Amino acid sequence: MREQKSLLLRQVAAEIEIDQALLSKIERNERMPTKDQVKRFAKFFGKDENELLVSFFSDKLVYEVRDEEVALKAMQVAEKKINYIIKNKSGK
Amino acid sequence: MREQKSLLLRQVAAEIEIDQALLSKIERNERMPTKDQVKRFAKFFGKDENELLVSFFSDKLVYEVRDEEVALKAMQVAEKKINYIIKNKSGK
DNA sequence: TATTTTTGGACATTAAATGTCAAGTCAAAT
DNA sequence: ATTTGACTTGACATTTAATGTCCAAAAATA
Repeated sequence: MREQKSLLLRQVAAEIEIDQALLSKIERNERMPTKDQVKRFAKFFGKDENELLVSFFSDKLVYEVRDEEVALKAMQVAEKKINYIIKNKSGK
Repeated sequence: MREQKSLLLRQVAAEIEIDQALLSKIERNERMPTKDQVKRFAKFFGKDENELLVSFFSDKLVYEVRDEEVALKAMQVAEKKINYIIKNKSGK
């Protein structure tokens, strides 16, 4: 998104209010941004916030089980659990 | 599983080699066990290790996005990503 | 080659999780 | 009623992992 608009790390980093080295790392997946930073990226680049948040959280989820044998199975079960929670909303 | 076998916290805790207060908390979902502890539980109670690990990791995954609006969507996307990774195995 | 941009790596800081201890509650037994 | 044993609670310590910073090195550009 940054290169699309031909912006410098320096410029974006200033807007988002993070260190430019950190931004560089985030871009190359060496660091994860915080949820808050993702929101600021969305706003700054005029992207849909929820869309970026889905990317962000799905990455986090993958990361959590990335090298587990049971990764896929766990993910499927987790999805069922989420569905269950949503269905009986008001639950913790 | 512990009550099934009428064992005391004290006894199981000793076997698994964790503090009995910690075991009490794990049983009531106040603390998450570590992956290693889950393995020891499986062994001690004669349960299938992978089965318990799936429970464990799926709980962790749910926990990660538990109160996010985009939880379900993120989970679905994460599942796709995992599938993709598995398909092109050997890749990180 | 000089200047600017980006990256790499060590370190600092912060945050979150696990683990421990001692005191507290509760039930059963005497 | 008091004691005993099992379990729970809460405050705190410890550990682990993540984010954030600084500065020097590398890469790109003028």
